[in-house]
This record gives sequence, structure tokens and C-alpha cells, in this order.
Amino acid sequence: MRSPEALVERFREDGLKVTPQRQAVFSALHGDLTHPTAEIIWDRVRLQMPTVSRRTVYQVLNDLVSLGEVLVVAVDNGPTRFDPNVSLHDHFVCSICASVIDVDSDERSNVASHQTTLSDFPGFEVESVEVVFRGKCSSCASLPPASSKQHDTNTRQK
Amino acid sequence: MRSPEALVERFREDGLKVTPQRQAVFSALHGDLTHPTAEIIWDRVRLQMPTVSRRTVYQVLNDLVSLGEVLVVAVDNGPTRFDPNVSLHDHFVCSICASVIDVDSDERSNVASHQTTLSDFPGFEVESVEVVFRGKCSSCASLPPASSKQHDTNTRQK
DNA sequence: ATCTAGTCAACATCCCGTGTTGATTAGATT
DNA sequence: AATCTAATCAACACGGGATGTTGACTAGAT
Ligand SMILES: [Mn+2]
Ligand SMILES: [Mn+2]
Ligand SMILES: [Zn+2]
Ligand SMILES: [Zn+2]
Repeated sequence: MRSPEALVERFREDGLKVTPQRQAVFSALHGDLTHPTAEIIWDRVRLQMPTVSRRTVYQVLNDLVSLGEVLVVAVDNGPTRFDPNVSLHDHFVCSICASVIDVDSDERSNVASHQTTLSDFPGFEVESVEVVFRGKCSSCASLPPASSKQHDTNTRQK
Repeated sequence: MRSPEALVERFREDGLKVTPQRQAVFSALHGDLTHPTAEIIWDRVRLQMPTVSRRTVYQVLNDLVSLGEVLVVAVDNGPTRFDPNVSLHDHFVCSICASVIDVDSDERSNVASHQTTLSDFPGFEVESVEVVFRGKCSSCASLPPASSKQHDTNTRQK
């Protein structure tokens, strides 16, 4: 995602009005590395603009995704996470606390070999490649295993 | 996922009863390469066992995941997909039809280099690495672009 | 034969995201 | 400054997906 100022430009060029709500979402997302959910962004925006509606924040986020300024991160089946970092990078997902952390893979050259692997599948058009690492983040790895918030213990009905 | 027969063994060893419903889910998943959703499995089971409840199928799938016999595939924000193929492999996700296709990456040696990259993050424990390819599958790539079922065009309220 | 895990129906509940409607506000443009 | 119209708002409803609940009943495992 570009700077809030650049986004103002972009929106005007695309015939979209530059409203305070939209600008508030811009600055709420700017520089965020935590891959927040829509609800988190809503909470953040309301600190400065208490009357903003949930619906509007969802809408602006979708606008940003449509414009390619923000990416959707699909690494678990929780609520949608948004990523203002549109540069090539990968993600680490903590299996304990579900946090998503950027991994800057300088070794993107590996991707090329993967793409050639895929060329074995004739007719496929690969548009992006992402590596997803899973495990325990540094915080969760250093916790006593007993007290950590574990996965659901798959309780049975009744 | 192992064979239905082996799963019968496994369930007994773990003190879980081998019911017809569970066996029906076993065979419904066996050899499936399409990464079906729970609802799809339910439909499939009901062909042979029309009275099976939705709840039970969901439950058996969760059992299989808990036992590590089936993996959950989290590549988009649709319903949860299940994967009986627990061997090391990657996935291609079609951005048009949302199908998920196995990619057998012999070049898993690349993963090692990725893990050393992550070792720059002290204290992290990497447990798995997956590569997600996105693009158009062969079927969708050969369709006339106009008639293909596109992504939502982000309709605005009112 | 007994014990108890599983299953069933038929609900309800929760979460996330979107649709609706009509009134109101406020950018963009002239 | 006046106009046009996109955008926002409140206050809803709705849908899909998954899980929780209850009590009655079924049927594995020993
Ligand atoms: Mn990221
Ligand atoms: Mn697979
Ligand atoms: Zn963690
Ligand atoms: Zn396709």
C-alpha cells in the first residue's frame, strides 16, 4: 500500500471521493505489519472517528483490495486479514497465537524453479507464489507448554 | 490418510468406536484428491447412508484431523477443505473456479533453504512449510475471459 | 449381557461478512 | 456558491459455515 497521500491521489484518479472515513482507514493501515482483521481496523478508526460505521470500514477495505493497494492474507480459517505490504514476501503463521509475521524471502529465486515445476501442468497460468511457514513464534515457543492456549481439544457433543 | 482398514485399527487403538458412520466417512475421503469441504463429504456419505447427520460428519472429520490422519487446507476464506493426503506436497489454487490441486514438489530441498532463512528469527520453531501457487487452472485458462465467472466486482451499497 | 460412546433430530447460537432502505452528508465540479 | 451525486449512516435482516444443546435412542467393545 502506498502512502495515505498517494492513495488520495489514486482515489481521485479513479473517480472515488476522498472522504474522511477513507482517509482514516488509510492511516489506520499505513505501515501496519500485523495483518489485522477488518474488526481491528474498525476499532482503530473509531478511536479517532467514533461514529464511523462498521459497514463503511469493510467497504473501504474492499476498495483497497480491488485497487490492488492491499492484499488479503488467507492462511487460516479465521476472519479475513489484510496486508498493506504488497511487495513480494512470505508469511509465518503461529499455530498457538495465530499471529502472522512477514518473512522477507530474498531467495525468491527458488520460486522460479517452482514455476518450472508447475510447467509440467500444461495450460496452467501461475500468477503468484507464496510460502507459508507454520510453527511456534518466539513468544509462544518460550512458554511452558502446559499453560499455553492450546488448540481445541475436540470436545464431543453431549 | 491411511486406508479405511488401517483407520479402523487406529480408531480401536485410540479407544474410539468403529461405527458405520465413521467408516462411511473413511471411504468417502479415501483417495480423494479434490480437497472437499465438509458439506461435500456429507453429501457423498448420504448417498449410501441417507440418515447420517450433518453433525456427525463434521465430528468425524474433526476426529481425523485431531489424529493427524487428515489435514486442513487453508488457502482461501471459503469453507474448510480437508486433505487426506498427508504426504509432503504443495497446492495450486485457481483464482477463477477456486479448485485446489496438488503439486508434488520434488524440489523440497528448497524448503531447507527457507528454513535457514527463518533461523534469522531467533526462537521460532518452524514445523511445516507449504508453497501456495495461485493463478488459473488449465480449464479456466482456456475459457473466453468474458464468460468466465469473475470475482465480485465489489458492488457498493445502494 | 452390560456399559457407555456415538448418533440422531431438532433445534439454537455464534461469527463473519454482506445486503437493504431511506435519510442525510459532503466531495467534486461548474 | 450552487449543483450533482457518491458516500455514509443507522438499524436492520440475512446467509453460510461451524459448533453447542438436549434428551432419547442405538449399537460397539468387553
Ligand atoms: Mn505480510
Ligand atoms: Mn493436497
Ligand atoms: Zn505465537
Ligand atoms: Zn479453474
